[in-house]
Amino acid sequence: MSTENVRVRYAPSPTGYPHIGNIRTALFNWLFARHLGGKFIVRIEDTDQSRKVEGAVEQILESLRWLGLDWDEGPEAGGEYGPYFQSERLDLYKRYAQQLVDVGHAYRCYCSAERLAQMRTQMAERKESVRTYDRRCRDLSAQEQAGAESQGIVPVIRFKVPFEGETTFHDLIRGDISFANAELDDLVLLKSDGYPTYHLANIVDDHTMEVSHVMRADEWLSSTPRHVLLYAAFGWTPPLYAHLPMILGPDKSKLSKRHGATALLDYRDEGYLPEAIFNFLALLGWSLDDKTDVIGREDLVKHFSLERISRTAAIFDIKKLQWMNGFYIRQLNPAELAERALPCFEKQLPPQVKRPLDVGYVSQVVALQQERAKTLVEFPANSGFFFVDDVDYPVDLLLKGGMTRERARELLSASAARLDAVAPFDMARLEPPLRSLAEEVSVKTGDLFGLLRIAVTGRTAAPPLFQTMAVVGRDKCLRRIRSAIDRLSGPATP
RNA sequence: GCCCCCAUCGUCUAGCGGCCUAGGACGGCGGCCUUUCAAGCCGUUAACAGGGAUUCGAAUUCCCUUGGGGGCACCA
Repeated sequence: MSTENVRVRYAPSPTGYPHIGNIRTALFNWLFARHLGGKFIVRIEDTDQSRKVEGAVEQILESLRWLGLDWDEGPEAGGEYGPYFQSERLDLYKRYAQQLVDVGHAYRCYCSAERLAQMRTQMAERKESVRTYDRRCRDLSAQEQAGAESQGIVPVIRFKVPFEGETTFHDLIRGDISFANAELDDLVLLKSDGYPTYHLANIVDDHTMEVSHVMRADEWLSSTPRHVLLYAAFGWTPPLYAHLPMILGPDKSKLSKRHGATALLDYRDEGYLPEAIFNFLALLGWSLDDKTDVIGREDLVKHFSLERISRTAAIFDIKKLQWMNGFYIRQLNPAELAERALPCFEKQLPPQVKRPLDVGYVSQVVALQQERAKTLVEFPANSGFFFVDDVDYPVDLLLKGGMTRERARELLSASAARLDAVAPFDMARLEPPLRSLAEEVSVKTGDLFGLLRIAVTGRTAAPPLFQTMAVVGRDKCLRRIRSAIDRLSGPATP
C-alpha cells in the first residue's frame, strides 16, 4: 500500500467525555497519519441511543482541538466519505445487513431480550464454558418467521458465524492471532430499533471510507475475528490491524471514572499544558529510544512508527506527567506563560482583586513563580499576595525560631526604615541595606529575610524575597510590614 | 468458567542471542547550591515472575506454571 493511501480514523462514541486512554488512541492514529502523509478521519459512532450523552461530541472535538490533533475528514471538516456520524448512515447499514440476509450469511432473530438475559444468567450459573447465543433462530422456517412477525415481534439481524474452523488474522503489533470459530457467537448486526451494532457499522464504515489501518485499543482484539469474518462475508478485504496496549489506572484495571480525573479536559482545567500531555501520552506505549523523554510534536511526527509501539499495558503515572508539565512550563518565556496562565488568574484570584488583570503585572508575577509550578493553576493559588491589598496569617509565623515579639518588632521597624530610603524600589537596591542591617544587629540573614517574607507575603514559602518585594511594590511592602508590627503589638495570642 | 493478549526497577521504558556485572526517565533517598520554597547539579536506591528446553552463550528463542489485563450485550 502506498503511503498516500493511508487512511486511519478515530471513532469514538459520544457516551461520555474522552479520557486519557481514548485520546492516546486518537494521538497514535494522528501521529501515524501525519508521519506517513495519510488522512486522519474522525467518525462519531453514535449508534446507541440509550447511552448518548449531551455535549459529548463537542467534548470529543474540543479534546482533539486542545491537543492539536486536526482531522482531515469528519465533523465540521466534512469530506467525500461522509456523513461522519453513524446515526446519519442508517440506510447504508440496513442495506448491507439485508444483503447478508439475502445471501444467507445472516438471519432474523426473534428472541426477546428477556430470554437472552435469562439464558446468559443460566449459563453463568452453570459455569458453562461457552456463553454465547444459542442460535435458536438461525434456521427458522418461513412459517416460524411469519408466525413471529404476526405477533408483532421486531427482529434483529444476526450474523451466521461458522460452527467450525478457525479465524486467523495478522496484527501489526502482536503478530498472527487465531480464534476458534466455535468460541464466537452469532452476533447482532442490526438492532430492533433499526440502528446497527458497533460491529456492523464499524465494518461498513471502515470499508466504505477506505480506512487502511485500524488502530484501536486492545480491548477490541477479541472482537476482531468477528470483524474479519464479516469482511469475508461481504467479500471485502479487511484493513490492517494494530491493537494498542491499554492504559490502566493505578489499580491496574481499565481506566474509568472511578480513577478520578481521567477526562482529558480535566487535565486542561487542572493546568496541564497540551504540549506536555501530548509528549507524555505519546510515550505511554511508544518510545523513540533508550533515553528520549522530552520530545516535541514535530519530532514525534517525524519518528513515529508502529514498530516501536509496546505490547504491554501501561499504568498512568501522574507523577511523571507533573514533572513533565513543570518542565514545559519552565521552557516558556514569561510573556507566553502569563498569557496562558491568565485565565487561571482571572478565575481563581479572590473576587476583590480588580479585573481585568494587568497582563504586564501578571507576567512579572509568573516569572517569579515559574520554576516553582508544576501546573498552571498553582500560579494564582500561590500568588494571591501579589494582588490583594493586605495579607493575613497567624501572628505566630512571625515568631519562628524563638524570636521574641519585641525583637521581631525591632527588626521590622528597622527594616521599614531602611526600605523607606530605597529608591527605586528594585531588587538590586533592596538587598544591600537589608543585608547590612542583619549584620549590624547580629541576626542571621535567613532569620531576617524569613521574618520579612512572612510580613510581606504571609507565607513561609515564596519566591526570593527581594524580587518579590520589588514586584509587590514599596507602598504595599511598607504597609504590610507596619501591619505586622501592629499584630505583634496586639494582645498575645492564646 | 471459557477464549485472547501480556510479563525488565514502585511507574514509563531501552534491550530484538554475545556490546548487560541490564541503560535512561519519573518517583524515593542523600548531598551540593541557597534568605524560604522550588529549580539546577551530583550521587544513590530498585527489575529481567518461576521452572524446564534450545545454544558454546539467553532478559532476548520454545514449552509449562504462575501472575496481570481484556473479552464473552439488541454497549461501544
